[in-house]
Amino acid sequence: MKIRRSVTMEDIARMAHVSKPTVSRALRNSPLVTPETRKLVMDLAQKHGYVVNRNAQKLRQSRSDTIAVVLDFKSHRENRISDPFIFNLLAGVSEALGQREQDLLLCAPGHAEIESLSAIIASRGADGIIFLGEGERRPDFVDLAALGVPFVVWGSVEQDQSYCAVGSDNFHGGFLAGQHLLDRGRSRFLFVGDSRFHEISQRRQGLVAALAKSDKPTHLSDLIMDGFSYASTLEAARAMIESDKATVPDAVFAASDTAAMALISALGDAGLSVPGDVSVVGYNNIPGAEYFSPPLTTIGQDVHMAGALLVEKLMLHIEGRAPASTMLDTRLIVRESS
Amino acid sequence: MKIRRSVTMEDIARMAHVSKPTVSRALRNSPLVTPETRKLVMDLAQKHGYVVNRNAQKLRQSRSDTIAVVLDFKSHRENRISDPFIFNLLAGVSEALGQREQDLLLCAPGHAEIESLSAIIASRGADGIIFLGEGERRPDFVDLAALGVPFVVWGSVEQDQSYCAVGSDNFHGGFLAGQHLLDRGRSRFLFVGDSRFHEISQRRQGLVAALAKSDKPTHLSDLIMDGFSYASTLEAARAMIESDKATVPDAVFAASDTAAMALISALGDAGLSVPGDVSVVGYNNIPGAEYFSPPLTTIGQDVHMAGALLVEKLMLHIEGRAPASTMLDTRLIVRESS
DNA sequence: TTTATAAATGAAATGCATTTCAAAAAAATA
DNA sequence: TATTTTTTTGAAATGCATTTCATTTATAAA
Repeated sequence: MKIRRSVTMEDIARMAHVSKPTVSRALRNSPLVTPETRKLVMDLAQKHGYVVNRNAQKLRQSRSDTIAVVLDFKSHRENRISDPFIFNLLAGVSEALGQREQDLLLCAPGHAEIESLSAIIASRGADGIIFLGEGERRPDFVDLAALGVPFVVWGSVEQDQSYCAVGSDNFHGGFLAGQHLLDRGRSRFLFVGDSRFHEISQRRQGLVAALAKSDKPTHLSDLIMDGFSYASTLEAARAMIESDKATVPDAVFAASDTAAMALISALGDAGLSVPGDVSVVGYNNIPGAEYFSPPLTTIGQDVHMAGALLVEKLMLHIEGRAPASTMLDTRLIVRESS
Repeated sequence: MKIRRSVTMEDIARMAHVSKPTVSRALRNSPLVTPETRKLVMDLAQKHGYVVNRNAQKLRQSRSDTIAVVLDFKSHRENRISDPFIFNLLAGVSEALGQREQDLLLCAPGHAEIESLSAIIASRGADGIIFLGEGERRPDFVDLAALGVPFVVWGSVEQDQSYCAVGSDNFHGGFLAGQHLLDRGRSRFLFVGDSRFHEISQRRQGLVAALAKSDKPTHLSDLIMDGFSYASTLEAARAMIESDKATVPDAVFAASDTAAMALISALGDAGLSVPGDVSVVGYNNIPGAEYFSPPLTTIGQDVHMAGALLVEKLMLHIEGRAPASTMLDTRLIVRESS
């Protein structure tokens, strides 16, 4: 089996003493072809290392069997985000696509403008798009949906959304965290996370809702920070603890496990113990949360299913059906940090 | 700008009162076309939302401007590897490809058989392949190289290798770690890492070489384990400490930062302090190593450059030139865990 | 003004597989 | 055996952009 450059379907047809359409059918297991013919053709193809030219195929079929996945690496790298959550999500998507024999075109941030995005589809480079994380692109989604581009988003799910999204029930997640911390008898809350991100903001709202139900007085402050990297969290936390010793919180809800870990470090440096002085709850249940010291109480969801769902819905969309958004169940995983 | 299905180059040509070739040239900024014509054509294309059909283009050019990146998600997920190293590498590759206007086709493990791999190229689905991590595929690489498939590998670099690889100088990294631990006056060493992986084995050899140079007697043992996830490391470590209190090491060199972190946890649980009782050195300098408690001494390398290098070499290969392998500089980053 | 050169454009061929539709071959029925 | 039905097969059209090569047009030189 050697790679040559010019074995075409025509060549195989000639060698098998049949026509091109027959070869085409044989290779695709069409029932319109005799088993003998099929075998003959396949053996010949194998022998000569012939593989169908995907580009010709795609051109003819006006279908690419390719899905574009948009992942904002850049902001990840710049923020030095080490949150493996998105990576696991990507893995789930990758696997689900593989099962459906769809190729995965990974798109860098350069492609993030709406023009290039719809161009991906218009140029038949991909049949649909999966956005992993909505970042600050929400307005674009509305436009994109209006253009009829088939896509799904991992992000926040809302009423009357003009596009299909799959996401964690962020509000409920925040609510669970709040409830849990109240159960622990805490009252001075700190929320850690960049609320400019919609998903994060919803988690915060869930927390607020839980606090509102409390019959004891509670206090909530925010750790203002830019992005949500481990480093920036750590710095912000240190600065806060330093400047404001009096109002150090006794409960922290961090919008990501990574941020929670950073927080715990900062608290430790300041001589505060977790969970002794402060209870901390994270988000995402990343692999590693379990093994952190102390093991992290966190909000978890089924990432792997998320990937499969995103793919399933996108395929429906491509087939012309309008898939509904789904909010993934979210659960509290109690460990030792709270 | 609305997406329609059937605006073709011919349509634009008709509207501009020119021929297809002219449109083609105009859109690709060929100097063979008058600025006026170009503008006319481009405006028309813009107006009608016309985008070149990538598949037709690729077919005609027998070139896909696409690079396949093979990443063994599966083993990652199964091992629950949370090591963000490979993710950063992917980000680097993605960016470098973006700069060269190459698309990135992300391949799941299903594509890992050598047949499918060379088929990716033969089918013109991609012009070349980048392997991120060699896993247990080394023998395949030799075959693949023999087939003339253009590819590069992130992995171990060796003499007389029949293919192009870019990798950390694993031996030197191990050597640096060993030297450093010796400088700290340590003598009972533990190596943590699955030596079945070649890169890992080289790190170990570097360590051994450093120990061999010591004038004091040293002792080296291995933490035997399967894969290199945080969880399996942790379990193995706990089991070891439990069973063999007498020979608990005073120096640990872990083949990844994640493993180092797991080890530190396990040691902590056993009442041993780092760096008080045991010095620990990791590998990769992942984002987060810096913020771990205690901050991790580790072996670092320029991941971002690695991505760029891989791409650069692959492009050379595709152009028919034979790129040389490169070993990336490796440096010791001393922090508080040692 | 004529001729030589350079610049811009277009007709037709090309890349390769799939689809349509008609024809041939085989099998079933009368 | 003749006729209808079913199963296989193939010729030609199709999907769309690029390339080659010839032709026209504009510019420079004679």
